[in-house]
Amino acid sequence: MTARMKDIALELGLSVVTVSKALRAHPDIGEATRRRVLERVAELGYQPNLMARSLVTGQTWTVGLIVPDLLHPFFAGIAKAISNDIRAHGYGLLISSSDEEPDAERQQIRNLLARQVDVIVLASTQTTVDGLREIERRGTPCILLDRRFAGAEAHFVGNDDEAVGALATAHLIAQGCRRIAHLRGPEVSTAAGRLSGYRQALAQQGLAAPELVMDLGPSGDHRGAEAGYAATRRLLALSPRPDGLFCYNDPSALGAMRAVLEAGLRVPDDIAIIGCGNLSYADFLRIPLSSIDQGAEAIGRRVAQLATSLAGTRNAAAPPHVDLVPPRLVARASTIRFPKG
Amino acid sequence: MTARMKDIALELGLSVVTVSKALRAHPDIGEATRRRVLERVAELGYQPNLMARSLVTGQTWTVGLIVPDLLHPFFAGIAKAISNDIRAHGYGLLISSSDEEPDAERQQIRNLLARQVDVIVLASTQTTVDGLREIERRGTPCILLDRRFAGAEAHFVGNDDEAVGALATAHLIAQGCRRIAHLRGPEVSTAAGRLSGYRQALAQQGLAAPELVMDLGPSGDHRGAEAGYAATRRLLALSPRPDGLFCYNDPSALGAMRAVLEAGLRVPDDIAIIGCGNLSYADFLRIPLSSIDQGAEAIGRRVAQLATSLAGTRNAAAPPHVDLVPPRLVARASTIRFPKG
DNA sequence: TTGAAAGCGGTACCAA
DNA sequence: TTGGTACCGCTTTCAA
Repeated sequence: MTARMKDIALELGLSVVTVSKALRAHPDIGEATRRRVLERVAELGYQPNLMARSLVTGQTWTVGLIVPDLLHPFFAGIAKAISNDIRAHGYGLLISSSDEEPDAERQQIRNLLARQVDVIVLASTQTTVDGLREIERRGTPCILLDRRFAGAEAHFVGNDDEAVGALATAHLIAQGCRRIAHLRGPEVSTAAGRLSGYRQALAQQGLAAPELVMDLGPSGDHRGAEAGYAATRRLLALSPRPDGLFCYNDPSALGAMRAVLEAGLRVPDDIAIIGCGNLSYADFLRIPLSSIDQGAEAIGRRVAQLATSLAGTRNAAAPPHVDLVPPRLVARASTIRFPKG
Repeated sequence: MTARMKDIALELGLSVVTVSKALRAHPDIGEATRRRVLERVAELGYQPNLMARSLVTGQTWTVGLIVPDLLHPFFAGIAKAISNDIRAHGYGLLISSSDEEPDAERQQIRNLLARQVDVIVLASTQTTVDGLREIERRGTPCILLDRRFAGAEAHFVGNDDEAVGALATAHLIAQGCRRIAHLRGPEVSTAAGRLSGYRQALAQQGLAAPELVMDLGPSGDHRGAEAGYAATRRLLALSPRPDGLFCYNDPSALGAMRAVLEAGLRVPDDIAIIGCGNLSYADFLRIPLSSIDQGAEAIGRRVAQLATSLAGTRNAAAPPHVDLVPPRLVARASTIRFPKG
């Protein structure tokens, strides 16, 4: 059926070993022999069976990636960047979407391990670090992505979420907001970090107002807009009402904006709104949405770099590499109260 | 290091073969023996090395997917659906993004073949069918996704693009448009199909106007908004100007909308605009954008089903399975000229 | 019902 | 520089 090394070796009157070495540019093969081999290989379009190679070398040249939602632009962007960058080093990417379900995630981890991936990159939906036991026991290097675990000594690449919260909040303060509310996200490290950054920025200016933190509930990004809408209606019922709003993510910010406009208030004059994620079409919205760009591509690139450097390693107790990609403010009409000029 | 079958067999005083059979619920293993094996396996958290298994069985339980852009919501949605559905059958998904570059795509095809994937799912960027030769020669089943090749006898899952074009155009006609323009996409089958559907719908009503077809250029989705903006400015210079506009995709429709509004015209009253793709936040735009929903999830599910059914097959000359997912009109403010009631 | 032997398609080691 | 042999971890075949 498909040609194997044995066939090529037979044709050329060589041994399998020689062909194998020639293919991998092994130094101790004669120039003439190598030429002959390479030529025949090219003619046949022969490619070595990577499964067989992996079985003996123990390396599969495959990175496993698990994200909560592949359709989410943040994770899709990361996946794309990882895929592109690791391919240049010969690695492939095995992807799965956990749908925010811890059990599904654990099962997928097991599957990736059974497939002998060289590294696992995980944006975890778990609440505890237990799900990582299996990976650790196996000695497979693991990179935590976007979401961290308190006290877990693992490699991490993601945003500095405190910086995200502080950046957004400081921007609102600079725009003259004094009662700044926050729609906080679900129980993952990103939400906690952003909340903490928000609090710090407020505290620094003596503007803290604990009653202005509203919980979006467990909806995450799925029904983010609805959750943002509902939470914002609750906020608008307060008196005095907030004049600035930092939302956990962009979908919730869109919901918030709808609630504010429906209430007959103006954005940003009455309430300035900023989200997080910098969704692609933010410029084309009714009111262009200010947002914090998380730098998905940069995160992906750094994951790729770390992954390829870790790939050979096994159980090597390298000190955890923590890579915090700085967030970037993208100010648009939804927060700009004092147009320049 | 990691436990192997041999270790378990030794511990239990059995042979490797017995353990292997017990694990796969082979009928000729005694109940007691199977219990013992399964118990020990559970204790150890043992998982068979899938590489080794694949090497002998010839099946890798892996589907390879190549898309032009993983960040594009259409492809991300498809990838997510495929991943979820095939996982239920024990398959994994190896993904790569070709970045619309035919050479990169060909290289990725070779890589997937070297990795012995059971099926290849390909949204091709190639203009000719030559790039598929390699796959065919190998006997690996291949499913074309979204983009077809004229005269290629391959499995295909995607939209009925003529229906897409006809649906959008008929909608504009129903809204009272009489001079309907089209921003046509790059040289792939989807653009050709949509153009053809557009023409048919117009011809049926005697509304054909060849001068109203503008080319977006090779930009595809990347710089779609800019291309849509530029093409629409050219359209607006015509006289009489168009009163309806069907755009190849949503980004170009957003660019078009900007151009129309900047020219001081109203949407939809002066010009109704419809796109294709039904991007997530279409409801939150300045003017909510009408669009054709392509049913990415449905496409993904059907690909998954076909892929798993094809996975065992090799070179089986099954008649090509062509699965056209019907598009769905999502009418919003950008085209609705006669509000009901 | 169980297991010894052979082999999947390669690579590593060492002798020729 | 070349190649024989063993082996990676598992499944298949067939005899016990």
